[in-house]
Amino acid sequence: MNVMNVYEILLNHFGHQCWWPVSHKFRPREFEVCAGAILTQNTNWKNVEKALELLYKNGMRTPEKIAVADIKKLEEAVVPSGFYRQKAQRLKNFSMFVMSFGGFAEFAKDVTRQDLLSLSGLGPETADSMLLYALGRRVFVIDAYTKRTFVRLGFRACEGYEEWRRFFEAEVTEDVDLYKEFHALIVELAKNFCRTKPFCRKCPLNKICAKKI
DNA sequence: CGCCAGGGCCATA
DNA sequence: TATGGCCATGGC
Repeated sequence: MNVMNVYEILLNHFGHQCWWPVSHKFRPREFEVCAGAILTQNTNWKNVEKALELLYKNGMRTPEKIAVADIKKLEEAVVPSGFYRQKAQRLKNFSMFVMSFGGFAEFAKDVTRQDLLSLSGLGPETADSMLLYALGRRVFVIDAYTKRTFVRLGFRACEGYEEWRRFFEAEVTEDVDLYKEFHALIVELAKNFCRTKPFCRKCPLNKICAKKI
């Protein structure tokens, strides 16, 4: 059993996910991915969709607009996604950073992982989600589901985020599209079957599961 | 009703 | 450097 076997099982069971989901109401489209990555921190995606819709309705649909938006208006729009004061500030800081490159296209071309991690409110998972799904960089996104799933399957637990990421990037040698698909499939697995409980019988990974945790 | 979500920061020890 | 508290709303 290796990492790619797990991928095959998930793909066969759930099919292609074609992440990241976007409403196409923001410009550029990739900016919506970045905004969603911030808004979904420890938050259900349904709530994120409400916040995105409010941002759009209130004229904040580009990094240009959000960078100069009134913080109170921003907070109001982002309320449904929770942690609304933090997230309004993070969204604004991020947008200002994007504009410091001259625009989103220049940002996308030149920004580094270290740049993103240096921003307040962008941790490794949020940064890597942006890098992979908005900027098309080949980085493996690690989240709580990823760790939990693979520890359950009997893989040895890594020390921290960076070690997990290097592990997966060494095991998965395929291209960026497969990286996108893999993380999406892990989230889909968690949504359907196994958030905090052990794998149930209907879970596609139950047969190969080594640990009942 | 209680649990928890596609985290991250900061204060303590 | 490692935990723990905190941020906050809405779905289920």
